[in-house]
Amino acid sequence: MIARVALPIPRAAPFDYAVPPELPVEAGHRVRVPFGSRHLWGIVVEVQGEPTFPGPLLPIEASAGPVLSPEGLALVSEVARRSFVGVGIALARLVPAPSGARVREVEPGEGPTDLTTAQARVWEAVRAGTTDVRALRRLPGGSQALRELLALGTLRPRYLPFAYREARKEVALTPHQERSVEEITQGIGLGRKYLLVGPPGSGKTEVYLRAARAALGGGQSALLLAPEVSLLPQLWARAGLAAGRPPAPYFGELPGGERWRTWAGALAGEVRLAVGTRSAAFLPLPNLGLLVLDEEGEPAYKQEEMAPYYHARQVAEARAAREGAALVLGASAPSVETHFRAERGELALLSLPERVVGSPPTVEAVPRGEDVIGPRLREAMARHLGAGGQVLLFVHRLGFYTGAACRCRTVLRCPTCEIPLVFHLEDRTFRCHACGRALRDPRCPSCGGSRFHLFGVGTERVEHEARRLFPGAAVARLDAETARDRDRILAALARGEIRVLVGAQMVGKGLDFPGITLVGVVNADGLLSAPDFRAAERTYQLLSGAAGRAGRGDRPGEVVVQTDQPDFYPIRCALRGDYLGFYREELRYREALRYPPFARLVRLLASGRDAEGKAEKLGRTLTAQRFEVLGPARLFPRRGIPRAQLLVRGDEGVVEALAAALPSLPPWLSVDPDPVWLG
DNA sequence: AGCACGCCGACT
DNA sequence: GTCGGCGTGCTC
Repeated sequence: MIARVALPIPRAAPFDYAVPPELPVEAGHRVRVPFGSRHLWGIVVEVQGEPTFPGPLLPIEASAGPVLSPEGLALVSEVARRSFVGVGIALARLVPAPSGARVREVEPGEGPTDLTTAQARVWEAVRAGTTDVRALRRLPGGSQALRELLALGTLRPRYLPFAYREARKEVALTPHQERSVEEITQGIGLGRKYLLVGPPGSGKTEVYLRAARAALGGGQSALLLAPEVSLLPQLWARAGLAAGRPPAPYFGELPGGERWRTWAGALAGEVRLAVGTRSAAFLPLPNLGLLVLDEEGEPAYKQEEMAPYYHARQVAEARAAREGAALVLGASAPSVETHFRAERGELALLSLPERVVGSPPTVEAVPRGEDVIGPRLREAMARHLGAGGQVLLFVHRLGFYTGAACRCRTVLRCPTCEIPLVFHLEDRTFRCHACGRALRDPRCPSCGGSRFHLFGVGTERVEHEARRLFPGAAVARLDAETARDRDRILAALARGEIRVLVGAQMVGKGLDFPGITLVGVVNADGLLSAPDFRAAERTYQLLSGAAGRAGRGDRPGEVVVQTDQPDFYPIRCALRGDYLGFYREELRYREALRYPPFARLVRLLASGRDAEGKAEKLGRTLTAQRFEVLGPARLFPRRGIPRAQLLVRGDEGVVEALAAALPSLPPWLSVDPDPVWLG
């Protein structure tokens, strides 16, 4: 017998090895093989009688047993093929490896029984709030006691990098929720697809949970996906309450050992309910009954940084079709592509029109003017703070001033990344948000000048303004810079100690704080300026998401949007909560300019020395083969490496046609069949 | 991806 | 004269 083994090297085709008679090897097993002068771990994709390799075969050295089901193997192969990357590399990047599960944090588990003195000391420390394993080890006898308590189950390793507990009583469903649950439940086992649309606070999560419970009750498993790690704790806690036991978490940032644990648990049929981010779309859950993607339009579902490029939505669809699971795509503002497909009947459209949490906020557009926080927003803040409410200010950029220009009109840029530098008041530096470089006293590269005109509004500046205008109010900022303190900030917000929260992207969705009565969007126009055909869609999604944060308690909410384009359709429709109005206008624009869903765009990314020249040449070759080629466009260098991009436009078959035209990619080229960011 | 082999610049 | 640059080529 011979085994075809996919190895983590760029070549697409697997390598043939002899299977030693005493080694039980099957497709989906991880094996170690000799390769040139070294040894590699790879995954067996096929076991057969005859080799395709003519030369003598070397034997497989060792096996780590199964790591993937045959369906999983087929799924990953398909993803690899579509994104022009070798199966071996795709497998290596998508399938976790067992590694020493280094526990970093612990949480209380089952109640303690008879504890030794040292064990009791550790237990008390955990109960007092010490979760960091390093601190616990420093206690007298701590290291050993900790190990024992983990073995006893008195302490558990903490899966999620945050603690979140939420008690929620069983709620009655609205008729719309009831109907949605019923429909979805009927689709379990039939591979049916649904688009569940409902404004923020309309109870979509409750629908997912009931459907998941139905799947579990029928002996099947369920997978719930959220676009970001920050949204998982709530989902995890609520799903745990609904299912009666904690779901297994799975996301890229989870330590390798924990990731493997969930994966192996799923493979062994023990894990039947999981929550995670996009990489969890590949979790080999047994007898999958339900797949849910909450906020399906979020770009974070797209893996775009590194091959294999995949969209969790598409992976989920492929699995639903293959494994017969029901697929639920949930959204308050669906992506134009998905809604288009639902209109054409490819997905069943379910809607939850009414809000079950709080009541719809009043929404107002006000001119942006000169001030960061204009008079109307300021007045509204005073009113809400005076009435005991909390305020969320939404800003989409980090830093204090987001740009700096010399007298000679040169914009200050990062010398390696070329993106404009952002001024931070905290340490008075100009920082590059791509590479983190911080300059204290920059000089203009073209004239040597050292005085700059600073412009643009970032989170720090809004925080500063809010403090200046409302000296009595406690103001906090939650953005990528303060994300480490996220738990602390949100806890203080929940206790009402923070009255004004200035937040970037990350606060725009999912937060459920009844005390927030006013949401201010500081600069809605800035969202629209992205050089991307999806800028309007993103603007609509962010605005409607931000608006959804207001008035989730009993007090009525208010939303104030600072904009100079209140009549431009993404803003006008978002203010009214009119998704269909937005969708129709956006669809007209997409059709007129032949953008998705009316065409497919494939991104060809050249990087390295003379990226632009190579892209140019490739473009000419493809044009000669009758491909419609846009570009090349020069992109910002990544880690100092120059990059250029070509777009190829075509219909559904264009990916296959490109695959035929580019049977093997040169190392400087990568292909994304369905890019989400085109900037 | 590594690691080898293979031809042209600045140094002990 | 060598040490070493990284350009092609191969690994079952």
